[in-house]
Amino acid sequence: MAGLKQVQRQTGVALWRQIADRIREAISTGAYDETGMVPPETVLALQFGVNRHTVRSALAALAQEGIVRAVQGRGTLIERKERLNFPITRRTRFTAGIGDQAREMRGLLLDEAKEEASTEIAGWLGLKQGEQVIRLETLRHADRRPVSKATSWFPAERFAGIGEAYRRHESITKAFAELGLPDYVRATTEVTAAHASAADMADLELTPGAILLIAKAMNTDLEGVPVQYSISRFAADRVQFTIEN
Amino acid sequence: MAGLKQVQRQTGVALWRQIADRIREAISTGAYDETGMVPPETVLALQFGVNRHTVRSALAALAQEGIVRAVQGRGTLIERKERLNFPITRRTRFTAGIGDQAREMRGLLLDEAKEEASTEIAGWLGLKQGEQVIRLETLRHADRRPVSKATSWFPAERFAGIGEAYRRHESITKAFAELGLPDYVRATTEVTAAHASAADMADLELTPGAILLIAKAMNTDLEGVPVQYSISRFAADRVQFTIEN
DNA sequence: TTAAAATGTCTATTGATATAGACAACCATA
DNA sequence: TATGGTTGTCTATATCAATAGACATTTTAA
Repeated sequence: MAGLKQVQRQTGVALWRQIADRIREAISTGAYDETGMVPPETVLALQFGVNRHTVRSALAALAQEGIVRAVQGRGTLIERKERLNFPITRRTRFTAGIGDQAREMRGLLLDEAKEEASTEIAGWLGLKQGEQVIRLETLRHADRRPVSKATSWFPAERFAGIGEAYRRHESITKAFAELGLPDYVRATTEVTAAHASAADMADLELTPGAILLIAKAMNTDLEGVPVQYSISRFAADRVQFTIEN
Repeated sequence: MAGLKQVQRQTGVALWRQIADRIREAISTGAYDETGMVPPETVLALQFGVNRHTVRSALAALAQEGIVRAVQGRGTLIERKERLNFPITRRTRFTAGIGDQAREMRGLLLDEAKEEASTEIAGWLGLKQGEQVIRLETLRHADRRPVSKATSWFPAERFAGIGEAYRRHESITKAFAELGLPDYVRATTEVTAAHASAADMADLELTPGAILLIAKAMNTDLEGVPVQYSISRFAADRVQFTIEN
């Protein structure tokens, strides 16, 4: 494992949090796979150029996330290091995409509302501003760990009852099928990253300062008519996107 | 503009930094386009549920980044709000992709080295571990603002002298052309997000706590032989990726 | 010219963050 | 069973982050 560089003394983000982020990243890239343990606190303190107590705060945060477990006398064991891969293709589907990497997939409907399309949403869905759309707020789990939270909009007229269908099937694909749309394709995806809002942080069980990968996607039916626009927020330390060209 | 939610009181990331992130995001999505100004400090303090001094710290950080400029007696003006779009397709090229959105593009070669391929790099480039590869460390600017920093690996035998070629042309595409590879395609792209390291933070002129969009990409020639593997780090608040399917 | 609205500056206080040192408790193993 | 290496806990101190209040300075507009 290449030596982790010293952290920069800076303001706004606590040192222990920066160090926690570095260690989490090192774990997920397999830097400590040989031993299955994080280096001793004193070694980490030396590497990062900080006091041992600061390292302890970082490790405590990682333990809180369930990533490591400290055992007195032995060391700090790595509990979890996986990162789910989320392929983005023309046939992108959340459940199928993650499904082969996790045993149990769940989709929870947090909120449902019928509302007037904003300029932006109307543009994406090919509607006029003010036309009715259905908005779904969904939270998706893989093996009981929250992976992403999404806000989706659908043309209200065509997909009346999609909230109820999603609640039953826990899948957009199946909800579409029930409403007479057997197949659809991903038209465009925009990817950005940002800090998590308080609400997303709570739902995704993220710790302060966590990063979101944000995918704004538009799906169409096979004729190219928009059927869904969605903004999905993924916990950045739990997933990666893959784009195959 | 929809009311920004109150920030959560939490540890590890300073309140003023969270607020700075929110305001930056609001600016880049055009929330304040009507006035071209950020709301008054007292209003923001009320919206976020914090003291006015805390908001001032946030605005000071944004001013430091050149995003806003405070004028006593008038208010806080928005200076910059653009976000560059970076399309990821089979024909992804940095210079051409960003080129039509910025007037001046520059590519700076920070470092060049010949080294033995690690297991990971060898795997991506279809080489044996330990075979020679050339590593380039490059920094790319759009209109004098640093946009991304990339580490690229090339098979050393086939692309001897690519560092010098890049230094002259400031473009991977042109360097490839000079070395007898007129065309190439993007095979796969993996996208993740993470906090910036100290070195990346300095080169990309980022402020503490900033987020990186990380694209790990493999390019091949038209026969499908790998010619480049690269890890590009983008300042997340300056770019977005677009995937067209 | 005046008043309102906005940013700039100062003092003071409290709690979180970071460093420092010392030692206890526990584990593996020689 | 003794020893070295490791995590756990405690005390102490200095600095940063956040709140609070008061007032100065500047701009805009009535």
